[in-house]
Amino acid sequence: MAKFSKTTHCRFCNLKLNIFNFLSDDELQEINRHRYEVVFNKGETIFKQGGPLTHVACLTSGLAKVYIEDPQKKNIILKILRPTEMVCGPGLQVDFRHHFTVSALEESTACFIDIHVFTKMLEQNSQFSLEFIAVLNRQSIYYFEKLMALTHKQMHGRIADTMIYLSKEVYKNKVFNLNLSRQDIAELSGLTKESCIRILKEFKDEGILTIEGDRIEILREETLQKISITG
Amino acid sequence: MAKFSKTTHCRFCNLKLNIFNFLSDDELQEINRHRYEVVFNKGETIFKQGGPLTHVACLTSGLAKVYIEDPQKKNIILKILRPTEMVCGPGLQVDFRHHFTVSALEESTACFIDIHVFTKMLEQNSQFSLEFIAVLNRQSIYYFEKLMALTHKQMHGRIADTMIYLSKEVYKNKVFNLNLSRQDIAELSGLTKESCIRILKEFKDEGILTIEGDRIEILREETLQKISITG
DNA sequence: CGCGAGCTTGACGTTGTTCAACTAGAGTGG
DNA sequence: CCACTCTAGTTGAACAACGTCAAGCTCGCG
Repeated sequence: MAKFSKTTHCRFCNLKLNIFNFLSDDELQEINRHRYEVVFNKGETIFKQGGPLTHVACLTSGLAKVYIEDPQKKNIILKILRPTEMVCGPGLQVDFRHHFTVSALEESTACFIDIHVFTKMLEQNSQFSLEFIAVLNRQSIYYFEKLMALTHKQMHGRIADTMIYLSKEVYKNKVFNLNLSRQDIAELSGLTKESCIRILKEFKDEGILTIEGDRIEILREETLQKISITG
Repeated sequence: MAKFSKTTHCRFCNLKLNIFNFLSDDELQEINRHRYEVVFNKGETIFKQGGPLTHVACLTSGLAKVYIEDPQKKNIILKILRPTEMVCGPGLQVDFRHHFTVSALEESTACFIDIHVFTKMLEQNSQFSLEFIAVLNRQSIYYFEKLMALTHKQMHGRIADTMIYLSKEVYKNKVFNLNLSRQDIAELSGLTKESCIRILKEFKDEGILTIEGDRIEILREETLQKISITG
């Protein structure tokens, strides 16, 4: 991955999201003045559910999980955050609190932008604002799919979904070194750890994928796709 | 309910959403020129999942259900739409298609606003745009709750949720004449029709509510709340 | 009067969770 | 260097939750 220097100005940063390309040089200048970077260790919390929404964050390196916490410890991982993705809680303009927790899965760097400055940009730059609406809507569409998958598919389909998601969207490779625990995979799939392990073993026995420690390789992607569709 | 005349100008319409109060007289004038009303009969489709997103709709009378269609007929009802609520699909600024279906549960009137005019307002009026972002975010928060409820609560909790929702949010009364079928209640709760009926009967036998045909009365709301929380 | 749609009930089977026990590896301290 | 503990992963058996299937019911309507 490209090296990221702490002193890079937003204007020249090659890690920024597409959405920021709608901002003018002056606006980027202002964002740059009101941002700061933080390095998180594995397991550390970036945003905490229920906490105040004071900043928007952009992940510039590492990997993080975004999840909804449940009083009975039955969390749901909404998504895995990759570098150059932005997190902006749905509390924006509503109650200014976080409705999910974000925590680092490995050492990660995040760029924090003050929410007032971000909102100011939304107000003054309509193209930026429309693009932000697009980001929110894309998220909603994703949540719809998640909702359907978690409520109507059964175990095999949901694990297949998760494996496809990890391979295609997160690691962008058929072979990857997982930095999620079994519990994490279970929470991505809406299952218990035990059920998750059982299905993964079945997939392994059937030659759909290989698992050696943290290393997973997808062998028969079409089969996974089929399992995902049939539920 | 207040009578709604087809000729009422947006500027004087008392059924419009709060969000439209952020528009100037001139802007309302323009909206008014590019809107039209349609009356739908019970069961008719207002927006169709997969269809083109050409308009935003505001329900001015009646009741409608917003649901995600599933190839295997296992739909999920996201919400029940009441008068003076707006529906804007998440396809806006993304793929300009509908990602859910909206259909009338009784004779309903909807005001259709051209999407280009709506987008123009988002562009030129930043307060309107920020308020629209608030609307989208409130929806997301609601979807999060739905996701947690449907994946982690069990039958009793989910039916309790649905009853509380209908009473508090939809009919705004402890007594109401349901215009949803048992299938609809099941789809709101992520259950099958049969399971839904069984739980409702249990609630009836336990004196939590009464059901006579379409008429439901919530007798012990605190008990419902408790069941909702304990899952 | 008969038909069909929605509703209801019961019996049964499957799915997925729970619980408990066991294993392996990593870190800790004597 | 060897217990010791801790955590994550794994496995199996028992059980509860929920869906499926099939049958019968009710009520409105032609």
